[in-house]
Amino acid sequence: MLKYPFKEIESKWQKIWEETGLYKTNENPRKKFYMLEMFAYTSGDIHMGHFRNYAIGDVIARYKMMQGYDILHPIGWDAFGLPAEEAAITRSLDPEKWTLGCIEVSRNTLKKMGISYDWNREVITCLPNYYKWTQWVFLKLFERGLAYQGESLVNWCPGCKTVLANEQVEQGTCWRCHSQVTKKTLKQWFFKITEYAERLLKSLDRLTGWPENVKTMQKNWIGKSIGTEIDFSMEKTGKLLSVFTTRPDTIYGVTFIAIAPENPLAKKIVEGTRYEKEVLKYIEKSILKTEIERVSTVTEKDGIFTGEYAINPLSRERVQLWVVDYVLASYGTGVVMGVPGHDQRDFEFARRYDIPIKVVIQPPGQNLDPSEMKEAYTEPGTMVNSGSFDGIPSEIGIKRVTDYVIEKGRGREKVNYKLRDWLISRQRYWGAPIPIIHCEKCGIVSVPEKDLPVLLPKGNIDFIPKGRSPLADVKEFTETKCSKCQDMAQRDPDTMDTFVCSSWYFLRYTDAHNDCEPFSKDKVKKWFPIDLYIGGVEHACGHLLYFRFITKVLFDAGYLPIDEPTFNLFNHGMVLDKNGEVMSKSKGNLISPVELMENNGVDASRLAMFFFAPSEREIIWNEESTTGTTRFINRIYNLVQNIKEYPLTQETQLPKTSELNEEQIRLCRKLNKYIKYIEQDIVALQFNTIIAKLMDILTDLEKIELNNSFGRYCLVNFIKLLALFAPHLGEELWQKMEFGESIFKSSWPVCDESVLKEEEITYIVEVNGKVRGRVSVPAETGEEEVKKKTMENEKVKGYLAGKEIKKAIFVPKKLVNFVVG
RNA sequence: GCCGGGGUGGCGGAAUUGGUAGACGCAAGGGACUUAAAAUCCCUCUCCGAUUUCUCGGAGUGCCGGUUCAAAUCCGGCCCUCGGCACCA
Repeated sequence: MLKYPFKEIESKWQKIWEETGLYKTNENPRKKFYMLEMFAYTSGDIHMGHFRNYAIGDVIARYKMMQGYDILHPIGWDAFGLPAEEAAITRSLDPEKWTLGCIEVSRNTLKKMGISYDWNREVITCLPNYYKWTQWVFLKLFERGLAYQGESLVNWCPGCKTVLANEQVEQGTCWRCHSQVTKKTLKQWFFKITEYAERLLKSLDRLTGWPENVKTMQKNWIGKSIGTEIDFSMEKTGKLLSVFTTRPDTIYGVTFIAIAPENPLAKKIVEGTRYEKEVLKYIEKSILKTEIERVSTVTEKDGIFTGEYAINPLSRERVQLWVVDYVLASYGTGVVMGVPGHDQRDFEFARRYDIPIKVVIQPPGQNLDPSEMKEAYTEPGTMVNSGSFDGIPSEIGIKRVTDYVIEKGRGREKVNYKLRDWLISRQRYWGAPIPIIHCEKCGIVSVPEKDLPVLLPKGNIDFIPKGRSPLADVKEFTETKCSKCQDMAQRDPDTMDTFVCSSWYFLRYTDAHNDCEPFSKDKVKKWFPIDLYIGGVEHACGHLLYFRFITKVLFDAGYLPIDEPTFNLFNHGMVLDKNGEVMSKSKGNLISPVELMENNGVDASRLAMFFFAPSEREIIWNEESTTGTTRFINRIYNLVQNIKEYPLTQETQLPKTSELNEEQIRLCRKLNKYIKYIEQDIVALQFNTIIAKLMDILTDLEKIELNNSFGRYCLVNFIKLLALFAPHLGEELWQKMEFGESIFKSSWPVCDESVLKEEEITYIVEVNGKVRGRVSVPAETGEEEVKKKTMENEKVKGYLAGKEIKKAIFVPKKLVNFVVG
């Protein structure tokens, strides 16, 4: 038995593919398919997750190729950003040097994988010819009023010494270094993604090829809630104080008003009063708390009385005004009406501080007594103690109360979103500079497009994070002329969040070398949208939201033909180590794809990955995974060694059934059935069952004579099916059979339905639902005849003997079930 | 707490969507070949109980119950597990 010499064969084909330009994109596609996998972030080498991701994408690209599509299948590098910069700092290296080094290493690994990329379109986000256009994207948002600099309370990571977007805070910690995130009031650049909240939410329905869980996650993240804003008035000043509520029906139950500590109003209210000192102390204390501390005290509702009162616009009641920890400043108005009878948080708070509890919604058939309540009643009921609204079902009351406050000019309908504007500025060096100039006379001035890129200064720069933008200290960078008045002015010292870079890269692939614009409308039109996008689920509420947002903005600006980047998304599962843990450098449990490929070959490694589990499932990798697939490949290789020359004209034609013997017909039928099922499995990205079927076919091929027209027919189809998953081997065998062109230029096998028709059908015979035998009959046999025949079966007879057949279920072409008593 | 995925042999996983549970592979055991080893090939491989052989009977897809001629698959309740969000008023 020969051993498949994967090293020579794989490198041979990779060379030939490159030389012949097999994967070069057709500039004028007739039938296009844009296959995209999420590009890799540059850190060391690619890992097993990338290996899986890119191998899956490669199968689909090759499949579409063989179906006659023109493919755009590019790859590039997400190269700016904190992780790369941190890695460079640790190694005392220049971030650019480090990043480009990583790319070099990773690119080599990808090339070893032999993926069907068009390498001519590679993009690297940290190079000026790319980030020039990231800055252009910024300008487009700026022009449209969607980029603004605003002072607000933002997330601050003390570890990274920079601000973070909301999407980069995971359970109160930094997504990258997991330091506890604190709040700071800073002037920062934001993208107004909230302006697109409704559209981002609404068009989720159009993303029919997206996994439900991702859509749900985005929906929850956007967090739309429809409610009412009601204006209370402050007792002393008479000034209005707006609260947002989804339960206006409980307005008569308000017994206090709560203001978030961060809300500037909180300080104003107590100004000059005897409460001022204590309240300021409380505010300070609350703001200093990290998110984690605040959440951990979730049961202990905390607050302080301001000494001020508010007047309920409906009941005219006078209620206390408190500054309260559990109210979020950034949601709604940052002021909340406290209804302890019907909101659990307010209930706990009221109990703690002896604030009255009022029942204004009665559950059906009950009579709640506030003094005996153990928890708030939050379900619908009937309105009571609510003036003229008494007796109205609370669900109807919501609308009635809202109408009433609108009529009186004391409120309005209001939609709130949890989604916040995207904070895109970073106080770090390794990013695309924000193309903005601050001029004393003209204020904030954008850099004209013709002056792009604003180059990131290189050389001897102290970029160690200190909490303020390193670029602010680089005079050659900051000192510039105002593009409006030509006076001396300062460049904005912040750089952009790396997620800005990755929110438009898929467009650049369509026209990667364009020096005059980010992409030509014409070329985008040819390829957009992405036909299938594959990546990890961890980006559900980050990148996958951002790239939809930027796409919508560029669509509105007239640059794109469609306002969604892709209608088909696939999330592959993670690859974990043998203990079920995420692989990482710090844990030292990384498995190197390079090593894997060097030891087993690319094809056996790919097959092992595919065979392990369906693509969406997470897998716990073990080293023995390649054993079975290596054996499989060796068997195939040996099988084909005995192939002799054979007239090539008839190789793929289905032989006439009349010329085949029974065994051959059976195999032919199986092959065609599998062709059909494999097609379905490819579309579902369920490759494990395909590999199993290929193994099954191989066992049959090993038993038959291959040097005749039937053998050749089976073999050719088998190799075509195989080639998607083991492309090097597929190509090698194809050549061995002396076909001239690449196998990937040949056509994908199609199931011949006429072969599938069986002449004989084996019926399962059950008695009382238990399998008792099987009986073969000619396919056309009718129900009665089948029943009769199965009844006569020796084994079945035994079970039927002496019993009355009450019922006989007949399922055509499948089974007969006798129900006996 | 809310939302979503999942629980099938020693292991990874199949099951044509309600119709033969355990395909395919790994590991393990036995045999063949070999001076030997590796490689390869053949057989066994859910559990329990019969049986001299080809075998036969019963149970079985997290647990309990239901629908059905028939349930891994559908319905109700529970347990476990993995993700996501989490004071959003």
